[in-house]
Parts: sequence; C-alpha cells; structure tokens
Amino acid sequence: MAEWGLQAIIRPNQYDHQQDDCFGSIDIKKEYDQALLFCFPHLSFQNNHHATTNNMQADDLNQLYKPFYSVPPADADADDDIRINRHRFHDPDQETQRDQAHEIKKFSGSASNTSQLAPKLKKRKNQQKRVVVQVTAAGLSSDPWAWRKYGQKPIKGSIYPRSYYRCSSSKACMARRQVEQSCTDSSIYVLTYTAEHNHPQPTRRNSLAGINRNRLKLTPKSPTNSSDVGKTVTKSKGSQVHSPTTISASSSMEDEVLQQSNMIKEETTFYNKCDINHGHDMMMMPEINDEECMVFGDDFFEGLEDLGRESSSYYSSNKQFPNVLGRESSSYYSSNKQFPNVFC
DNA sequence: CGTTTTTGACCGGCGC
DNA sequence: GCGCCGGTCAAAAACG
Repeated sequence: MAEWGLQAIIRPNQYDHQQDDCFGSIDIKKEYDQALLFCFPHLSFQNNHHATTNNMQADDLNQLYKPFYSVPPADADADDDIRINRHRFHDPDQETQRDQAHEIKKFSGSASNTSQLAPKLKKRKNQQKRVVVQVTAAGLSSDPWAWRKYGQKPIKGSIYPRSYYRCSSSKACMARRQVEQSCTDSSIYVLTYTAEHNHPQPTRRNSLAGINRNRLKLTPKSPTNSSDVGKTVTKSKGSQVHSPTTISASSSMEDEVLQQSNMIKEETTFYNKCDINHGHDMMMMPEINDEECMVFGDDFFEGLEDLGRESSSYYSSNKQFPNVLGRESSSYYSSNKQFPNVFC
C-alpha cells in the first residue's frame, strides 16, 4: 500500500480546452477524485490529493505534466510510483458503459459530429473513459483488485506487448486493465483502466493456482516454429515481439515483473536498433498523445452501493452461467450465482 | 479441482 | 472492399 505513493499529473492546457469546448462547466476535480478513488481506493490519498490539487498552480501543473513526455527523473522516489493523467472528451452522462456495442455506435456518431474536438485523433471503439496510470514494478504489485489476464498483443510502435486483464472477482465485472511497459524506461509500466468494478474491492485473491507459472517456467515456449509465425503474438508486422513473460496481475506480480524486466532488457538493444525511427512513438505515454484518454464520470460508480451487499458470497460458486452476458460465456470464470441478480 | 496463463483465432473499427 | 490493428475469445496447459 505504502508504495502506491501518488503523484497526479494534469495537463492544464488540454484540460481547460476540453472543459470549455466540450463539456461546459464540469466538476473536473470531483471526477478526478472519483477516478483516483476507483483505481486506488486503498491509498487513502484523498486528503493529500485535495491538498495537492487545491494548491496546484498552473506552473506546478506544467511541471508535473512534463514527465509524461519524457523519462521521469531517475531519482524519483517511491512517491513517484504512480502518475495519473486524465482527459475528458466525452460527456459521461451519455455513457452507460454497460454495453460496449452501444458505446461503439455512440462514439462513431459522436466522432463524426465532434471531429473538430480532436481533428487529428482517431476515434476507436475502445475509446471510452479510461484512466492512465504510470507505475513502477513495485506499484504494479500493490493493485488491490484481482485481475485475470485474457490476452496479450504486440502494439505497433511499442517494443513491448500490451497485456489485457479483466477483473477476476466477478464474471459480470466489466473492469479492464491494460498493462504495457514503457518504451523509454523499462522500469515504468503504463496501466490503462477502463470500465468500472461493479463489486466491492476483494479482500483476498481468488486463488493462488497458476500465479507462479512463469517463474518456474524459465524457458517458456515461444512462437519460434514456423506454424506460429504470423499468428497473433507475432502478427504485428515490423515490430515482432519475442513474447516476453507476461506481466502477472497476481500477488506475485512484482517478482514476475522484475523477471520480465530483466528478460526484456536483454532484448532492448535489439529493439532499439529496430525502432530507431519510432522515436516519436516511444514517448512515455503514447496513449496520451495518440488517443484521448478519459476518466470515469459520475456514472462510473453507479450501482456500487447495491453491490456492496453482495461481497460475502462473491467468490464462492463455480456454477457457470453460459450466455448470461452474451459472449461472456466461457467456463474459466468463477461465476457467482448472484451476479444475474446484480446485472440482469 | 479450481484458477490462471498462454496463445492462435476471431471480430470489428478504421484508413486507404 | 481490403488490409491493418487493437481488443477479445476460448481451448489447452500450468499451477497450488
């Protein structure tokens, strides 16, 4: 917990611009606090945060925001483990976040109607409200939520793959987390949180099974045979990733992350040679620059109060609920019997 | 046995 | 329409 020291970074110009142009009078500070609370409810940072933001002057904001575009100071202490950037470009009142398909359609329409808001930025389907956080390996291990990895993809312009996690506490929880290692500083990890947890924060991990897989598998199988070439992990042309050990979201994540860092460092020289033309893509937080990054609005915490009553039996049942949530019908989830009551 | 990770396949948005 | 790309699915394997 202690290592989740917080340094919030706000982009003043864009902030003001978007607030004025897109959202009228929005209580930015309020929603910012909510986003921080969502991501790090265990931090008890709120008092400090209030003090920080209340006293934050424009110059301070500019100074704080600079690290997003360059490697942070090497002497950053534990309090710099986390950096948060938030942007707004979508009215939270128009988002339910319950149906991504609907969101996609809405965004498509919104994008065409408000293209002037982001003239050079593309609106992709996943551009929903999100919180981007920079953490160190130590910070990664302190995430109180239970995450289950469901995918990993090489990202164009990044030498490191992006790992996709969903909340493992409940099948119905739409919370997602993306973990991606910084191109410029392998000790920095960029976390992108999307959607909201619809349940209380778990008090323990679901299970320890499988969490140490990579530590024992020192020679993980890699897609080296011809049949693997060109498939998912190596599909990204020109930036083939050697599929480094996945960043685990489990309780042993810190060790695994450190292991991954060492593994990746061995490959860094090779990647640097291959990606010298991507300097503009290798800033600390490419998502900040290439996409609009959003944060959860007031609707973000919708339903949390109701769900607070469900905590005691949240992780117990293994009964499956095929097709309860459309495609969310896989059997690997520890579905709880109550989530249909919660969501349906 | 329950849970997580791995990873090839698939899907849909987007640009050309 | 096609290809690229990011995100997700789901079967198999791994792990406690």
